[in-house]
Amino acid sequence: MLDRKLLRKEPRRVAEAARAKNEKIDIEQWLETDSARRTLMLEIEELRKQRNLFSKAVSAKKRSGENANAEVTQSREAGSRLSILESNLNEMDNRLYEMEKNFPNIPDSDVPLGGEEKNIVLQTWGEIPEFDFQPRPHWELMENVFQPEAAGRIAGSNFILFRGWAAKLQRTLISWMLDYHTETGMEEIWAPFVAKPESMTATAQLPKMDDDMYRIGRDNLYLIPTGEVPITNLYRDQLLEEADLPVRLCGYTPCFRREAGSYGKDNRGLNRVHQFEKVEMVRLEHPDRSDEAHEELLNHAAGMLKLLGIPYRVLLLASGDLSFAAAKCFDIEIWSAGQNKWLEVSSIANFRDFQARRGNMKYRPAGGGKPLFVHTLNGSGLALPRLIISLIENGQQADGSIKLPSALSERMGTEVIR
RNA sequence: GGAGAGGUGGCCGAGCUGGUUUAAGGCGUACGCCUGCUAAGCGUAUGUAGGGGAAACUCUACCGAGGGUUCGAAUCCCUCCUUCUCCGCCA
Repeated sequence: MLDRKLLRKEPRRVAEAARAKNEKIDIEQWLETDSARRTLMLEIEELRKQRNLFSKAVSAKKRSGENANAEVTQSREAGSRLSILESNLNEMDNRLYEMEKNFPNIPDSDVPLGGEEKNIVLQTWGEIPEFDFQPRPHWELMENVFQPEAAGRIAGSNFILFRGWAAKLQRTLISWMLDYHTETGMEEIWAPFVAKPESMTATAQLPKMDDDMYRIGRDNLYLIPTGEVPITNLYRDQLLEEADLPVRLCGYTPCFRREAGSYGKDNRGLNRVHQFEKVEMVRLEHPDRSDEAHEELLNHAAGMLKLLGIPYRVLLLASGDLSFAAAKCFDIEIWSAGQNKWLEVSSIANFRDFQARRGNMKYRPAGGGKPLFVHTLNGSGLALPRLIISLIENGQQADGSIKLPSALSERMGTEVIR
């Protein structure tokens, strides 16, 4: 949610920001409604004031045993007029809220304008592996342990099923990543894998992503599309002390995505599936320090790839590639040797106070004073399927065996998977 | 799923036989006083949102959410959400 004061003061900036994100918004209609609402508000407050005065007079007269019929009549008249005006106000409030829910966050000034092609490669790390044989894609290397047909029989197409070493590798990676995070002081969270509409609205999956989520209609719940939802919502409607900041959290969750309309697009193997596992990092930060925190989360996530020896690059996303709620976002992409391309494995975003406004997440400044909105950030650390793709394809050897990085070999109980 | 009891300001907690409650009191917090420092003590201030004003200030709303009764609702009625206790079912 954007600040109403900002909407009034700089409507053009808001409109341009929406255009930069390819969102259509009608700021003119909002401005008209808002100004009509304020006019109405003045009238209502004046009327309420009068009614309260009459009402008090009734009270005083009755106490002293006088007749209060005149005041009762006047108060009743004000009241009946009020109920009409109040229902108008109510309707205007709803209209404004519905509009505001659909206004995207404003990109930071250092975010390049334009679509995907304007993304900037900020850094690249590691050597793209060379092979003296033709490297194979992961679905060939995992033939015995990755069974999409079985998953299809159980749940439908584009779900996945691992068995044997693939299942163990996934579990090992989740555990290894959580340890990596908690060693730096993040608190590990285990949260629900479903969330209510209010929670989805707070982190801004709703209203825009409604079609991309699985909904449990009978209970009015959604399966979470990312751990960001339950972990960030841990602090919805909460008031923190400044000394509590930053709040540094991490947690494992599965992520459910309908991927409506993306069939046949890069969805072979593990590239794009309806349920995948992910470890997420979430941070609530003082507004003055969210930029540093953003860099820190990026470097922290990238640190895992260094330990695993996976070549990666970091993109600064252009405005058109930014999500609805993000002000600025880094994507980390890792190399897939069997498909010869980069795969997005982490999105690390700063939402500034956008989610905090929707979810009413505040902190009280150290010297006292009015509560202020926190800044929220999050980033994958990391998404499992693509990480597994990269480990397997990059570590493959001529005989089809897979060499594991030393960071994992002890936990997996072997240096080479055969 | 059944029965019962709750949901009040950052927290705890009174009010709930409708009108001096503009929500008591406590804790916490801030500032001041006092003590050689600390603790304790004393005093003052301190909810959120929106509107008006240059400003001290002032007005309106908000007691889980929404509706209703009434001149007037934290207080009465209805619906829903949610927490707890007991019972049932179940991993």
